Amino acid sequence: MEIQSPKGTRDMLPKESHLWQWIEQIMREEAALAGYREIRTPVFEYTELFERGVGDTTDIVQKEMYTFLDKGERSITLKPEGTAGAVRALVEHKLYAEPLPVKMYYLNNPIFRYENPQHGRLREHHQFGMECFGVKGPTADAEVILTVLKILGRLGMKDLAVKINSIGCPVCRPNYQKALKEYLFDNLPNLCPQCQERFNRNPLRILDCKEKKCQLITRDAPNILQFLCEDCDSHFERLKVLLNERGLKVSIDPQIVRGLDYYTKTVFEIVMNSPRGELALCGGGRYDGLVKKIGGPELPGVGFGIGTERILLELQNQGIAPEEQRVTDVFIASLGEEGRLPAFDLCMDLRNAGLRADWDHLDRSLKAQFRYADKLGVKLIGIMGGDELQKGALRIKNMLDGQEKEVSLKDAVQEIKTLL
RNA sequence: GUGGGUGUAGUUCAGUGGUUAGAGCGCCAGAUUGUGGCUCUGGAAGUCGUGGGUUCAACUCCCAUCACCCACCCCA
Repeated sequence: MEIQSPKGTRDMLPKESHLWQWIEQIMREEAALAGYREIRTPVFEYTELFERGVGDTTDIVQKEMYTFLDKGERSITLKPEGTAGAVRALVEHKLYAEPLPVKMYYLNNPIFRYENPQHGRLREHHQFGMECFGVKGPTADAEVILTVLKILGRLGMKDLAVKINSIGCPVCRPNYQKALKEYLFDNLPNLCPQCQERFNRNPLRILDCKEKKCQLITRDAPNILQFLCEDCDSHFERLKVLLNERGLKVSIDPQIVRGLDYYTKTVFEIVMNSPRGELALCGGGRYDGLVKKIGGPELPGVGFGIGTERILLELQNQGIAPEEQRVTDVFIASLGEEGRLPAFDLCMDLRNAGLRADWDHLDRSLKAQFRYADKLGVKLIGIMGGDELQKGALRIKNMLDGQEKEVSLKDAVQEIKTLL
């Protein structure tokens, strides 16, 4: 039986790597423009980090983590999201002692969730994320939202919907939870079994249940935005002003509650309309209690994660993925045994001069070498045959117009450089 | 985790109980003497996902298993 890549994983092949590199370059540039520096944290962490950070009532922790005991009997978990590891590193290295705010991004971190793969969902996927620590006010929320939108804009994406909401803080959320539970209590038997369980553990999650009967019930549920305390309410209002100021159209969606427990105040999602329906491309929000929960000081934070595979999907949906550019510029063809060594030599000299040059590794006929070079899409072919060798010359053919010229071998590198 | 569909050359697919399993594209080579794209000709390439079973005979029928696709759940 042929060994395959594990279920829910994909190989990134050489022919598609240019897309990843293109996306990564834009992400790096925009993060840098906003003053964020890269952090790289381990692919695995102690399980406890996610139980404490992400929250043990979440689906992620309850049923989707890759958790195992290592040989020292430590419980290890492959990262199921990006924020917890960044926060752990912040606390462990006391980065909060540096000038605030501390701004960092992670680029295409592998993320693992044990789920059944389907459209736009893998067991291993990659996320870019930004985290800003130490800012209480909504300017940081606005900064990360605007930055990710700028990235998506530079990638050429259109028609993405931005949804925001506020889910309050430990001061006001209990009041809302109480009101929500009172409202739901009479309908409790009519909720789906899962929501009945959520009722006690995490009633907010009932709001984004996809079951029709639950949605009917929650449609007229109390609106969390009406329960926000003064602090949360003013934060949300000021955020809307900031986004509005930059001309950003966002929709307020009180149903967004997010699947991670650490969020406070702002939560947001960017969704795309794939042919198969709405798919979240980016999710994030504010997590003011998380740093303390992980063992650090009282330090607010806000950030997001965005899935690179889903960006690629959306680029394909919109038909805007760029073509791969030419990989090799010049090919040195040789004729006969005596031509091989000089061709090899010239090819290496061209590379040393900074040109993308290749030659025939497979001892093929001249015709086959031309066919191969054409498939590579090279602009120039240098021909090293018996005639040229005798004269100490190189014949250069321009593959775009078919023109040929002969130059002296010692000028060949310079000549090719100017022709490219 | 639950339900539905699919699995045949590198790839997209055809085949359907009965000889040596086919096609397009791709790959390799040739079309007189040192030259790509177009055309023509030829060639290589498959233990028909894997393991069992039924049968004189299985790519074809049955069972199991694995993977992929889709839906649910949830999410990026």
